[in-house]
Amino acid sequence: MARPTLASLAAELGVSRQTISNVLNAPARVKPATRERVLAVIEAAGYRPSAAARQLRTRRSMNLGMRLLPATDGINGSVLDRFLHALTESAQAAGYRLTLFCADSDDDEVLQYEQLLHIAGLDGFILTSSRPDDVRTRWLQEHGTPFAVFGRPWDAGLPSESASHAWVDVDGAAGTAEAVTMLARQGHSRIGFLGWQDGAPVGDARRAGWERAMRASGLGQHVPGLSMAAPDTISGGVSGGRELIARDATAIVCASDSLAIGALECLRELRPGLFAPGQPAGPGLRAAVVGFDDTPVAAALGLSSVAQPVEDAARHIVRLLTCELAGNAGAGAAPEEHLLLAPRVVERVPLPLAPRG
Amino acid sequence: MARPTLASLAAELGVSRQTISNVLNAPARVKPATRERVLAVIEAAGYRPSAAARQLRTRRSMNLGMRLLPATDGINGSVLDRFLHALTESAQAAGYRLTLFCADSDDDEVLQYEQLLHIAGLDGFILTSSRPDDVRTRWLQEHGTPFAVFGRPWDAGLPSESASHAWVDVDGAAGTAEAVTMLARQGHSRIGFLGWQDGAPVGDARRAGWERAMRASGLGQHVPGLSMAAPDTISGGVSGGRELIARDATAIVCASDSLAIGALECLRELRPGLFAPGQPAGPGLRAAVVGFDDTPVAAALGLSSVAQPVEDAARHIVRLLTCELAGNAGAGAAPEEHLLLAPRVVERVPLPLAPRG
DNA sequence: TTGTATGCGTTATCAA
DNA sequence: TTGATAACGCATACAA
Repeated sequence: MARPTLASLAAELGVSRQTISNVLNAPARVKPATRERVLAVIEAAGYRPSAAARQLRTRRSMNLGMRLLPATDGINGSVLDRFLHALTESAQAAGYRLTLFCADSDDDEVLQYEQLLHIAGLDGFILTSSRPDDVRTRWLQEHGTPFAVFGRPWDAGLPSESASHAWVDVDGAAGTAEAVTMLARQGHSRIGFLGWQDGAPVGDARRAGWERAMRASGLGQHVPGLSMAAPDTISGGVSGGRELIARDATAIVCASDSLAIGALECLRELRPGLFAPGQPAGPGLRAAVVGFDDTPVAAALGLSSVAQPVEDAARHIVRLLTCELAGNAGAGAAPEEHLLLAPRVVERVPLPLAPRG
Repeated sequence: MARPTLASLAAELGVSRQTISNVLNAPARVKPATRERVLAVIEAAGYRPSAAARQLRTRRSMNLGMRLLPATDGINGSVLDRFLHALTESAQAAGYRLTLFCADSDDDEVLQYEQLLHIAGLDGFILTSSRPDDVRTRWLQEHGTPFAVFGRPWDAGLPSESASHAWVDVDGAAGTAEAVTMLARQGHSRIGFLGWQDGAPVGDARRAGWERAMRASGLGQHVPGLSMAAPDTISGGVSGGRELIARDATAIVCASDSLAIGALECLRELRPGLFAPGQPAGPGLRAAVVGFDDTPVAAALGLSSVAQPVEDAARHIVRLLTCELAGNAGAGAAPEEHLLLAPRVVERVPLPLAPRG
């Protein structure tokens, strides 16, 4: 019992291969009666069209590619997990498969594009970030290869709206701004920001959101003194947090959960009164830390955090890319869409622990 | 400038397509002089053989499949990241590509196998776990589909050595045993174990390793009272740790980093003297917690942890699977290999924090 | 509405 | 050592 093919089914049914092909690819062109008959046999025989043969003819592999970056040291690996899963799921639902590959550098990534394009015939690529003056996006554009990026194209520190490619991103500034608004509503006024040292645009945006919301809440006078930067680690959070607390911050918005975990630890120790659950130190005031990325660790520790809608982002990326792929076959002029998604603050009560000595 | 094909190169060179094909697939069968000439043109033209056409002819896609499980709530997602990256890298080095897919259940996974096998012609699959009486491994075996599993086949709680398929696993018991040995060497005698509640074989093995090493270290008398189980969360670790400390445990070996983080928190609070860095409470004794999986959080907190060699595991899995694939073409009787890798304990000094109130 | 002929790019078989 | 021929399974253009 070899696998059924168009030819074997045609022989069994007494019709031509073409008719069966039409049943699958252009059902309208075949008479309902025969269509039913053909479908029944397809079902019974468990027939599946061969992707290889189809690809050879149509020059489309129904296959998308994505580079898997090496696992970072950070806590934020779970965000990639969620993104990848949603991506796979969306692609699958759209009839595409997802192929993973590794690369040592951006230049190597371009080499992989070229190989995967020629050899495996991938239809398009998904990038998980883009840098200013990115060799990869330029290569893809020059070669007319469809792709979509998770992350804005940053141009000299500012998001360049003139990007001529599809992208989806999360509005980090809106996230930190919402965190500030929330804290201000709770009565906090000395709300600090703890960010990264490098001048990466993503970090800058998160800081900008904090500053914007501080001013909008009438707390602009605190902006100059309450912004700190530290290495993106827990101990970085400890030292940065200590400094902010020394400047009388009662709440801290952080650029990452790693920093936030460290800062939370500091507040617990240096301001036990402010921290104790159920015992607000001032009128309704309770010390608070907000992280970024809503990692499982944050959830486990009861740390509030800005949650990125990565699943939505993945879905939109697949949609943009598949639309472009479908469009290319037709008009060839797909509008390069882009989308900025809003994160939301997940508010949590810190894990109750035994009272401290 | 359309992409070069065997035909176009043949025309350019004045030789037959077959000769070029031989240069690539059976270099020995072609005269060195022409081989050089052909290779030069292949290089210059940037020719790449089409995987689709090749697959159509050879019935091999050079493509492996793996189900991506939904991101778990746990902290241990980063282990999957590392595994996946190493897997992709190894497969790539062996000339294979890796295709990801999602499934709602094990039954659905089997359905995906069937589809991917027929449609995309995947050559084999990688499974990241197997359960007792697993529908997936049974289906794959019945259909003669090559596959390899990360994780022993567990049979009624015991690893069944009679498994008739390739697998690679990490010896969890050896990991917890090594942790106990290390703690005993440091002077600890009341070493507790904090594991999971469900009777999953993986957790049982970790507990068994602890018990074995306790007895081997002459600490068997402590075994009955110092084994606890809790939900696999940080707060589970807090409550489990509290209980063990109440029973005078000075060190705790945990089945996961989540539990260990909670237990560490307890020790810090309830036994500050035992814990304080540089101030051993007894003769060289200092309270200690050992986690499992060596997640980034453990590294960040300075938590000792049992590290699984997931990169090695991934490499071996790819090796086993590709050997089976290569062998199938030949003898068809690949020996079902299996491999048990040893983890190692990463010893760390807890993150120094400001002294507690 | 259905059938026929052709080609996608490669490798296997066999003959020269 | 090389070349001609025939598939692999499908979809497209066109004829019936």
